Amino acid sequence: MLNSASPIPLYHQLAERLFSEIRAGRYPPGSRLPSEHELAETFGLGRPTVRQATAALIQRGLLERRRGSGTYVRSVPAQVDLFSLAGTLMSFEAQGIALASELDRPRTETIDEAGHPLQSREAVRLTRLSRVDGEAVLLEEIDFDAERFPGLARLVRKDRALSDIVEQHYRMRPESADQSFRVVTLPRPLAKRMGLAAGSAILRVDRTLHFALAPSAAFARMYCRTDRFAFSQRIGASHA
Amino acid sequence: MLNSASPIPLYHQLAERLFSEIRAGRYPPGSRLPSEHELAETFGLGRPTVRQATAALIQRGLLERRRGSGTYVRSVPAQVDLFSLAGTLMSFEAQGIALASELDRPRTETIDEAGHPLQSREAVRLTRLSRVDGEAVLLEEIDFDAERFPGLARLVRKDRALSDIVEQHYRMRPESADQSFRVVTLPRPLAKRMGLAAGSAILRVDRTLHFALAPSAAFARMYCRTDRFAFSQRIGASHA
DNA sequence: GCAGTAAAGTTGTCAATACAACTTTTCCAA
DNA sequence: TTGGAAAAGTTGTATTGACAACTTTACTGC
Repeated sequence: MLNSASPIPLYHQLAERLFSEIRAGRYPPGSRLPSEHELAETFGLGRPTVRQATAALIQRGLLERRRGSGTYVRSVPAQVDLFSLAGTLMSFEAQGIALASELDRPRTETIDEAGHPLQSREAVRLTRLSRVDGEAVLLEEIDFDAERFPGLARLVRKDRALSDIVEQHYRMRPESADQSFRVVTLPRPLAKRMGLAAGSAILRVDRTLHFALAPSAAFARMYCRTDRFAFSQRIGASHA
Repeated sequence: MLNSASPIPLYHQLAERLFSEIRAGRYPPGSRLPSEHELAETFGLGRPTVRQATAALIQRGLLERRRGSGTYVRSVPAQVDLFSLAGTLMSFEAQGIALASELDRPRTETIDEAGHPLQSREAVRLTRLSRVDGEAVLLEEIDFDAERFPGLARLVRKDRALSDIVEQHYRMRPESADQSFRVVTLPRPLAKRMGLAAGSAILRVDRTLHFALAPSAAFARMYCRTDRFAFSQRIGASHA
């Protein structure tokens, strides 16, 4: 069940296993996990290793420890950490939510929009609509500086994280981002696309991404339905 | 130097000590800390305890570990005030414009709200309404665990930052927070208070504050008008 | 039946140790 | 002088053991 010869640490293997068991409903929300001692016994591990595993899931907001009582599956609805620069697919994956995305064919065009960081530059525009259980929850329009990301249009795949492509193909990682939050009424064509009534209020997040040698090289506009999921963010006391 | 008889855990004492030494400049940004073995020796602790201490500071973004090399001080970013939305989100238009705030008299009550981290506990509730140019743009309800912050109700002043009170009187600092964003229709009494039509769509940010030895000890619910002021923030890449 | 107490169970903290994996330094040989 | 290998140093992972602090359960005496 756990492979101690694997290069993947045991605590990580255990965390993944517990995660999938929680997702599978073996430990429903609010229920208590087996005690640390018991888990250690079951998997042939030491208690510190078990604690390291559960600590990772606590960090992800899935578990909660109560001293003297036990370790419990949190019953609060999933918080998708969408606003922390971790990547859209990743943040849903971390909560065990199956995301079905459709990606429009990338278009290359010259940006002509006031306030856009790529104003009057060539950009590759990706539009991605993501659904959970068939219901549209997120529409993203992402513009990449065409000069900084040559050939991007041919690289994108429906189920490949954009952050992966940027990381592996261009060797670039966003270092920071500016983002702003606004409640807007959804433009008619987008409302139709998302299957919402025209004029629905929705959360729009505009994010400008900064890379090491290329500040403001990408811009993302995200329309988020917040009635279905709580989109969240983890912030530290000290921040960039 | 470290007191093992104290109810405060040794790892926390060490973390605080390292934190103040870093802040005092003993370990400047980019410099290497003494090795874990060395720290353990110096303070008469085991290495796991030392690691627990540095782990807390890594969590806070102050340190960084490099395998095989050492533990290093990160160039420390600016501190943000997690107690107010203005401390973490800044308005483009309102930058440089004074926010006029009015603070209600604190009330102590038992929380009975699903999903609230202080559920069924006693809490001190502060309500703060902020205006720009006489127009209400932000309504904040901040709940503190009454047990963790005894006497808080008598300490709050309009012109004194909550972070100062908590820091100086309770010796606590929020280490991190997570917050979720939702578009909601404003409850009638609050709509009236903010001078908006009942049923207006507004951005609601729910933030849970985490302290070193008291996770989720405070909760803030913030209602933001984003029609006239776009709330924006700068975020850094996560240092996981 | 009930309250109070004891016992058992569970997480929190900490020590000491060991080996693995990686980085940096040192040193030797070409 | 330089390249490469060895050695030393450092963090990563993991075990075992122990006690403290807290919660829940069980039991006992009334």
